[in-house]
Amino acid sequence: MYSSQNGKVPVPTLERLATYLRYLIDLEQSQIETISSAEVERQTGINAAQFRKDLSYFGEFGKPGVGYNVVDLQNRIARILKVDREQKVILVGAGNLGSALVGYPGLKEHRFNLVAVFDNNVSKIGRPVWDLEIQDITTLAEVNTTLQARMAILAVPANAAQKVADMLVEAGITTILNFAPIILRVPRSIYVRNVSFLQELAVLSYHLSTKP
Amino acid sequence: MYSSQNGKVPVPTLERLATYLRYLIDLEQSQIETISSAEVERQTGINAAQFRKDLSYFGEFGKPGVGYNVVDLQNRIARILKVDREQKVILVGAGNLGSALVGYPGLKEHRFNLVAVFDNNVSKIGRPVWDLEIQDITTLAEVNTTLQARMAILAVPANAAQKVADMLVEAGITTILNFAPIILRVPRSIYVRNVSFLQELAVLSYHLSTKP
DNA sequence: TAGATTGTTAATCGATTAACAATC
DNA sequence: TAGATTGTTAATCGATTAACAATC
Repeated sequence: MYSSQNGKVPVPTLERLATYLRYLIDLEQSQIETISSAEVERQTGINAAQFRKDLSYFGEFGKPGVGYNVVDLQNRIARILKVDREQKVILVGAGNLGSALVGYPGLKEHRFNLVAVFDNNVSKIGRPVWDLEIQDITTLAEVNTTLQARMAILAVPANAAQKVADMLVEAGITTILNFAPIILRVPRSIYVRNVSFLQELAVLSYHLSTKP
Repeated sequence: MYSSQNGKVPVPTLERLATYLRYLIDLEQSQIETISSAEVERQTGINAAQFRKDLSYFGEFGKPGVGYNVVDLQNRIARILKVDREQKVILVGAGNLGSALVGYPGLKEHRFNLVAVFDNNVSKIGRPVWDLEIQDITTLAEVNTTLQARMAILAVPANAAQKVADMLVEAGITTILNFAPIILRVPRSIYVRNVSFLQELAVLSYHLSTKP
């Protein structure tokens, strides 16, 4: 019902859905009940036709002549993105970046539940990170037999990332957010998204004007 | 010489250039002198024609029948992305994420020089973050008169982000890497890239199979 | 020279946007 | 009803990939 007919939803559409969701939460808090696609364009900069097209992959959401009910649309987008229910997430790599991510304020509000943190550094194992205790990476598969998490955040150095990715797949993880600057080799059934801080900075750097 | 004729380089091309650069650095360390586009495809998964097309925006880089010289290509891509020279970067927001970014290991190797950290929290001002001291955000414009940084990383909460963005523009910053989950309103001449951890997780979450 | 591989053109694919009939 | 705005089709735009002449 909430999934597209043919399964071919463009990734940019999914990214924008997350943006709409955040925006709708703001609107709800502002006590606004209804919005039009034109208003969305005005406030987010995303083309109104784009907005309507994005939603059309998943059904009908608005009333012609009226617009969209804020709360209803919010709930339905949350359902599409599966953020209407708790999702268990595990983190591998308790370095600076990993530790910062555990404490990311929006996580809980978006129903992402960080249930375990792993590292291979013996001196770190057993130490606390926020409300969790760092566990030995070698126990990953075993621990996840109980936890049954499907999402993982990979925040280890590049030279360890592939090995850890293999372990994640072995442990039943099906989606990976990869912060290591390498291209992971995983089975086709595993969904990976890459986040590269340095790549972002490089694109930024390119856009610096050469003339001082 | 190293810029494209018409200035219309696709952003995906720039992102891939950063990937090629990283890969070339690895190749150099492996003492490999020459590569072909076919080999790039085999190792990175990026289509060989794509690789050649990406480079074609900036000139000719290879020898037909031979391939590309690893060190030469590396140097030229670095020049294109302007990561062949030191780039000063300032950070606003010394929270968990911001502090983690300051310590990001690849920064220095990629010639990104973090020269100042700002925050508005009085209890944080004056405290050290790695080798820097957190400065008062209200002194941003003044401090940057001397520093002359053009790149900024914005890692403050959503509700403060727009105000800080205005201050960054005022202080002469021209490119911004925005970690706050809002769409910044800035003059057209300012280049902004958004990184959204929660958006990434939401796209991941969508791809979880519904069937258990 | 023969084989390999580039740079580039043309074909394909996919995403964005404009336009408008349907409808609240 | 008249005005507003949706959902969707068709047009446009842009990026990816295949094909191949040029050339080392």
